[in-house]
Amino acid sequence: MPPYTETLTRLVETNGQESAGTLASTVYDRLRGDILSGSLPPGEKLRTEALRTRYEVGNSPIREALNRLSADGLVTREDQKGFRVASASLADLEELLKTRCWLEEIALRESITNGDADWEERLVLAFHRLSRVRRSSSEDHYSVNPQWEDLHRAFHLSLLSACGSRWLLQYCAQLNDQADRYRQLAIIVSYPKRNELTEHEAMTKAATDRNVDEAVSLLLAHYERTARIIRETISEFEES
Amino acid sequence: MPPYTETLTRLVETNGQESAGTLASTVYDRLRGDILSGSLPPGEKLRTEALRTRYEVGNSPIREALNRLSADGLVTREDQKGFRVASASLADLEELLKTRCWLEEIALRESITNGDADWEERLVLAFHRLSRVRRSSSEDHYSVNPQWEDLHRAFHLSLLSACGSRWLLQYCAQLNDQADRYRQLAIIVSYPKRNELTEHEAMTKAATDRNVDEAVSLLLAHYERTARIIRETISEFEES
DNA sequence: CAATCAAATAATTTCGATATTTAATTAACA
DNA sequence: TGTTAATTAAATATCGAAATTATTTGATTG
Repeated sequence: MPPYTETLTRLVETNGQESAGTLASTVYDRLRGDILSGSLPPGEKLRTEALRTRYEVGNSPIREALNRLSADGLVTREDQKGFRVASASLADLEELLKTRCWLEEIALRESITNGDADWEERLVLAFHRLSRVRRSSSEDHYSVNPQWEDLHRAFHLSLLSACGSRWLLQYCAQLNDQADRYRQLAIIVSYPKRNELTEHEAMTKAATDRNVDEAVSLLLAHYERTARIIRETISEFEES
Repeated sequence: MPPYTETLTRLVETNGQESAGTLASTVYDRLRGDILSGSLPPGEKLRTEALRTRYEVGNSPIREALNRLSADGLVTREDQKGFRVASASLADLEELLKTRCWLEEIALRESITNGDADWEERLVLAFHRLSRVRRSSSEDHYSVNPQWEDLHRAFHLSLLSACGSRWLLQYCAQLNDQADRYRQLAIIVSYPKRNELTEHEAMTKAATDRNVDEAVSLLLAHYERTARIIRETISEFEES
């Protein structure tokens, strides 16, 4: 397998189901999912004992998973004081948004410039798959659909996957994860008003048309829009 | 302490001496240092047993350190197959260089644009300290001087420290670490021909003069030059 | 009554041993 | 002789308990 496809595959497989040859990796995946979905909210203390019963494994796998997540920035660690879910704030959101725009603009420009036919096909495929899955797993109210989340992640990474730098791609993936935590806060409010499908479709078209500037501005607008919704949501919560 | 100063402090303290409240953190620091200095070469298998005797601790701290390092990208991990030092190659070096230039250009532009008097003072101070320490800890031949390495790291991060994004700053720090591994391969050859002090001085001046374009081009040239030396060194090794 | 110190309680970190998995070696067979 | 299967050896991953460190509680004193 060519290196980029491999890297992409690894990044895309949030491995809810397939990977994980060890308990530590399984716990890592589950913990990661629970943090991204908001099931473990920002700032939450992560006690070993509690996690041991929650995931039904011993001490070591829990600890390994937490250490990896702390290097990923999803969990904070303080010597002798244990772990907690990384905190979240409006200021952090702004910083995150800014950084994402910087990095993804580069990645997208490079990706469109260098992307070959393979990349184009991966992108179209990723969009198709995403368009086939419902945003929410329930009809009337919103509830996280892990399948959509995975495909959404895969779509955005596909866009950037031909950027030519595994480092950059990994960083974009990491920032994506961070943003997902915030997105879960806002989704309940905005659902189902926003038509994300159209936005994704437009991006796919601009990218496969090799229209760099158009694609970049669509992507950045996409993120700005998401951030605005999140900002408004959080403000409302803080007011009440 | 303001958040950025704190982040910078944490990133700069490669904590060879002071931090480390737990064995795991101590081992993490020492392992990191041994990898960056090349004492543990790229590709090296990292057996728990060997590391246990090397660092004189039990199983768990070793494992924790390795897991953190794997998320940092200095170590690779494969389920059921353990850990090794991340590999290195000419192709990876090019990718690294490219990514560094992308990210550090943004960081430096932002830093110079937003940096306040505090930042300026931190920078001047960092340069002064660096200029006071010898590149090599031995007079006649080259041998790693950990103090210089720390101050060099601190200098480069100071330059970027006012970029306004802890994420970006952290990524630049990570890529710096990666580049350090390569730098250790080349230093023996280039030492003491190159005058790095002059280069750092010029950067400091351009930055404090708020001459953005000049500072950026000096920084990128600095990295290009380093990369060229490394390329040549590696080529020579491969030929022989 | 506030503040400080001491004991007990809880949580984190570490160790040593065991279970599982992978890698290496040998043996059997075509 | 070369290939596959079985066996042995080595290494990784995991567990449960002990040791260390933080936190809370309660008592004592100024």
